[in-house]
Amino acid sequence: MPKFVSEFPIFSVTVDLVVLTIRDGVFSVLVIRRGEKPYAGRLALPGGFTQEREDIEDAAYRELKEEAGIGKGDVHLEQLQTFGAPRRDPRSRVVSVAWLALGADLPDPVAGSDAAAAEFRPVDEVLGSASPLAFDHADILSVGVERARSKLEYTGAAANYCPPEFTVGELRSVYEAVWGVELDPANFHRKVTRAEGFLSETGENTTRGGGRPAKLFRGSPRARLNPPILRD
Amino acid sequence: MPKFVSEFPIFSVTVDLVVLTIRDGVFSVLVIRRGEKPYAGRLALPGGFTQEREDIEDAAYRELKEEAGIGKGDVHLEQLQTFGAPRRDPRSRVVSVAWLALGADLPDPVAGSDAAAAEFRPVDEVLGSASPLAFDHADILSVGVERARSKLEYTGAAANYCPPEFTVGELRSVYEAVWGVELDPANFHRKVTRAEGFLSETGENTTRGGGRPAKLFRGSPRARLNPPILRD
DNA sequence: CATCTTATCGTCATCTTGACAATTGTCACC
DNA sequence: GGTGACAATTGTCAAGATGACGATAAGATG
Repeated sequence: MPKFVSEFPIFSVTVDLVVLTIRDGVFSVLVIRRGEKPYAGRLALPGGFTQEREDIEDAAYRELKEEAGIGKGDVHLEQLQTFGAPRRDPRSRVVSVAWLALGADLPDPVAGSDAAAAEFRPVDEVLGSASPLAFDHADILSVGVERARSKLEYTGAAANYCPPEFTVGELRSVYEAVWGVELDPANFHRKVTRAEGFLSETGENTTRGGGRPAKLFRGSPRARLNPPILRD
Repeated sequence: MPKFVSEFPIFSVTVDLVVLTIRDGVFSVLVIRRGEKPYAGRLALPGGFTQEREDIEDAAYRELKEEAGIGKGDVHLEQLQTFGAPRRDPRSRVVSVAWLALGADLPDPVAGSDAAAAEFRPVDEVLGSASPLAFDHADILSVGVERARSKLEYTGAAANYCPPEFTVGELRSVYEAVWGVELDPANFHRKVTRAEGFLSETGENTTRGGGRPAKLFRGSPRARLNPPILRD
């Protein structure tokens, strides 16, 4: 039932979402189980078609809400990369704008909605080829994960994985989960507390997590970290 | 004469190019003078429509050739960002994938071709609002310039602006032109020659540029510079 | 109270950086 | 041939950042 006509080549534009968070200390990504062809039954990244008069960024937020029940204030969203190989979707010519969403404590998608089939899985498990993702979503995920990892080096992006107020130890555990390494607590503490404009003290303490009470901080996710914290 | 039909919303996909180089020590961008509406007579970034069965990266290379006479081996090309606001093109719904191209000594576009109206202009002049660029091309250029500047910090991208073999002084002048700063020659020399995997000596010397003969190096544009060279 | 756990501080050797002086090869010119 | 001019390259030194690791602090738990 064709409804649209054009004198130029026709493209569809979709958005695909790489939604990353840390669940129980494990760096995890939101995936859905596809119900329809092509790739029915396979895991895929959430996403969908951009509408006629919709900004692509709005489309990303809309899909985030529809497919994962995640609202605008719950995540940091940034554009990742656009994937436009001619055959990436067997049905028609589809160009996909991929987005990276980083969040803390994202709610489990609600059953009964579109999001029923959505769940968080460990990044390493999804990238390990046990059951490969649909379309070129494995490529998209790889790009997203690498971007997420490198953002920790030179920005305050780690705060996106934390609640609004967090301890230095919680922040360190973000680095450890995302990079898959262990960091020296004392040196990490010195580094981040001295970095200009990175953390601001709230004046409060907390004992969640046990041990000596820790100061609570607020982060500046957009801050540039200078000098950076480098991976090996 | 509509030729294409679809049951999904119709988008056109274009590529726009931010082509950067250094001309006479000035950080410069390739712009064209538009001949047609909309924005006839205004400066714009080179670009054009992606074809039906064409990879968007191939479209970027094709436009580079058609509009600027620049071949695949002449530049480093990487995807920049996609711009998809609903009204960014007054004619129809156009999503543009912007690309960043970095090159050394790019040839002056050849008169008589599509590229007749193309020329390099200083980045600062084009961004200074004397005659604003068409569409949202000023935004695209800003994003491209910022990406280009930050890539110098933590990669070997500066080598893309140099001939295949270059001196440390030539490399330094790239940083100075792109960042608009002056760097201490001695410290810069120490930094880049000691960075692992960044420069490789050719064994040759040159006296172009005057002064004491300088060693020639080859660069590794993809190398990660660790630790980075930081701007202020 | 003893012990466990995590936070936070201190120390020290090493590495990197910025500032700047000193030395080195070639070229142009007298 | 001698003399500057010029940019490349090397050295030096103090200040700052980093990694390794020991020491102390402050609650929770039994």
